[in-house]
Amino acid sequence: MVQQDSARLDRLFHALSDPTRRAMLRQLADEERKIGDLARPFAMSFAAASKHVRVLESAGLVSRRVEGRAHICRIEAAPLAEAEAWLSFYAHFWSRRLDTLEALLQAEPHLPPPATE
Amino acid sequence: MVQQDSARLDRLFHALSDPTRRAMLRQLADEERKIGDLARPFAMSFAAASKHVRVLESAGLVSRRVEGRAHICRIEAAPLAEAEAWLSFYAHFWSRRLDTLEALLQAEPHLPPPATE
DNA sequence: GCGTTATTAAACCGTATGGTTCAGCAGGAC
DNA sequence: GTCCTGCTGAACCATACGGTTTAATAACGC
Repeated sequence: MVQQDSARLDRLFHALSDPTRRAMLRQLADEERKIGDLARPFAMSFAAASKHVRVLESAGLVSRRVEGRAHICRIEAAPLAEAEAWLSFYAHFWSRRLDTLEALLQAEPHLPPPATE
Repeated sequence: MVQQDSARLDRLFHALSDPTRRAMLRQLADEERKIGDLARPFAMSFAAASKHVRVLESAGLVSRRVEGRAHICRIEAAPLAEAEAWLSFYAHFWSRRLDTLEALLQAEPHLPPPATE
């Protein structure tokens, strides 16, 4: 179970760790695209783009439907919720610090503002 | 600028894509740890664990302070906020779908429920 | 049929990754 | 000083990654 989750998170974060793949997701956020359309903006071969799509697919971030000879991709953002859930575990960690900072600032309003250089 | 952000996201997501490193962060969420303490739970050499810490460090997720011969690591969760900001761009994507589904269900309550096979 | 289009598959290449081992070095204990 | 501890660095290895090119497959236009 946990091991499965872990492997899914591996794939998910790995898929997101590449700028090309993030850009593809960005494209897919606008509308569904054929793989060829996804590939076009990037200075890389068709085959390379196709591989990227597969990585996104194996992470569950993209689903594909075949229409004739075209493979049409759609974003499946739900897995990102899993990533967000993971991150949220640590969220208190930075927000707590900000809270502390805020509390400090409110407690000592006489402090000079930080110099901006 | 954007390029810098992109490279930072690369490092960040890549750092998170390894289960060992995520487990290390989990440990550090409890309290600061020496690298040796971080390494102990894992069936790997000290050197390997040390490398993992460096990956976390280069992603900005961990900071280190040297005390005598011990290197003490602390979690720096702030970069995760950047990841969360990135994810949040796509957040409407899954929530919107749920909204749409809900709206559909409410608008047409006469529809038969989907068959469950 | 024939050619073009959209895509995958396979083989390859250079580099990065995650791991090892062994040597080295600095800090504390004695 | 000597010895252990905590850590890094360097060399190495197998595998994975991101890219290429070429070949193969399948669907559409004619």
